[in-house]
Amino acid sequence: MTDSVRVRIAPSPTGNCHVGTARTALYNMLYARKTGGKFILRIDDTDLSRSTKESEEGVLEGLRWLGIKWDEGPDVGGPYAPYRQMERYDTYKRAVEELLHKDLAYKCYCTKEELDKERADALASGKPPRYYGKCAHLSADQQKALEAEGRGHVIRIRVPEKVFSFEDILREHQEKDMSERGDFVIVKSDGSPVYNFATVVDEHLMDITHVMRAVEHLTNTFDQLVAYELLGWKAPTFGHLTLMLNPDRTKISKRAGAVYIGEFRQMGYLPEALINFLALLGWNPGDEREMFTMDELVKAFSLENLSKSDAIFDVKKLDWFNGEYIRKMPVAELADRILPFLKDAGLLPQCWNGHHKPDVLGCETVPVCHGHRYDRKFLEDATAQIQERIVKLTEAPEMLGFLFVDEVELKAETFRDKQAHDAAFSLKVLEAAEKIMEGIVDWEKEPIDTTFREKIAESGIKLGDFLMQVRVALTGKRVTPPMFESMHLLGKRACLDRVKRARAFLAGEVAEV
RNA sequence: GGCCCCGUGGUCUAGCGGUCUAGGACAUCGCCCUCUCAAGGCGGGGACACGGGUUCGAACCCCGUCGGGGCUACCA
Repeated sequence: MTDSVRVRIAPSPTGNCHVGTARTALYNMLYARKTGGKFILRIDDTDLSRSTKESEEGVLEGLRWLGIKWDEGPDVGGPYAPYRQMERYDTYKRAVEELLHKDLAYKCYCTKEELDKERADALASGKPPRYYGKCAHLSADQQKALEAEGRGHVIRIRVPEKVFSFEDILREHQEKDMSERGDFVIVKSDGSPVYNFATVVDEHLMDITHVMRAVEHLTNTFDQLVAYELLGWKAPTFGHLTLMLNPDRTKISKRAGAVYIGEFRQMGYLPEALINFLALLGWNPGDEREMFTMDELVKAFSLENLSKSDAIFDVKKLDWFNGEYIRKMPVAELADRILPFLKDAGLLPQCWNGHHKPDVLGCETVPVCHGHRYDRKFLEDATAQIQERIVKLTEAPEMLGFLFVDEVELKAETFRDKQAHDAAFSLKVLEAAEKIMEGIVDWEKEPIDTTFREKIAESGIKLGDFLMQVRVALTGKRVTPPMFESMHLLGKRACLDRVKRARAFLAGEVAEV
């Protein structure tokens, strides 16, 4: 045994990283870093039918994206390798042989049908359903006979009829009378160990000091305690964390929304926001701070402040965190985060790295005519316009789209409002707007701003009403970044082209009526 | 059914016998600011599940009820 803390996360390779797994991993990692201990990642893949290499990678990728790093694991190795249960069969086998040898475990030849019947009978007569030990005392001859019949077997552990107890980090003293438990299976008929047994062997051999996992394992702990005792091992300290719930208070599931880390990524959430949110769901810093970087979490983390009641996963709060992180991020960094979403929306070519002009890249898919759209400064200036307007990265293409297309989609109804109830008002405004634009020689933010304000004031039309028409003409939308900045980004040429096109479009509308 | 865990506003939580006319955050509502949308500022409404104890005194301790959840597998 080592003195320093060794904690772990032991996900089963399901293909995706579940938020619950992520949060448990986070707490374990924080504890390890806080105490100067080690954080181990082990893959619990004893359920052969569901385990593949790809499904393991999906889990690791989710954790990595969140910034969760482990000191030992199947990918990075470590002094306690291997870190996949599938590769540790010999180890479990040795432990089982020892129990078998000491007669603390035995082979059970009962078929599923027999067990179902036993269970049904017990229930019918009001007794607790459990294994009553039919194969507990078979002689070698009896075993041979059963095997000759071609029957397979599982291995059951002899559960002592007594009370087992442990001190839970969050819930203090826990105890359970195991008299009614019945001998449970530790090795399946295919020879693979059951989770409750394999985990005991691993925890012990990997010198795990603290096992922190979800409450759903609390009852399992007593089964595991049986194994620790019969194997003659000291059990680690246990802590049973709360569950995350759907808004209807059921255990969090796909049904109520996103549950996998990859989904949150796709939805435009930032890893630092998700981490911050997850950290505060089931733990509090003891003061009223809300925003935490990973390092700050490490400093503030403590086992005492873990909460005991389950928490509903409230996306609204996650959204708020995401907005906060987007707003306080340097523009250049935000631009980098937004870039992939602009590319995926088809607004920018996948091959552009966000920095150099495309001609330097020699990329054939880049149209040569859009020079400034593939400019770093342009990207950052555009980003700055939406920084405090978006909550998720996925909103960027929607808000910035007009800057990256040749033509925007115009609809008569978009122009229409209380003032512009027919196209006449729109036409009047746009004609005036075109004149103002033409009059601005130095197409910089300042002159655009002052000239427009001045001329619009002279026109007697309210600023907002006037700019809404320009907004629709230039962007095709009624919700966009501020107009003066947008005009500046678009450039004089494009602004004039779009206003002219809008006027033509509206004139056509009038003619039709 | 049995065993176990949990129960402060809609949500996450602070509170660990008096400092609680219960604090913070998200959400919500109103106002201000404002070229749309946001962001920001100011303000409002809203909770100790219920019932018994213990105590001079209970959100905090005890018991019960109710509610939610978990386990009871050759899933983890």
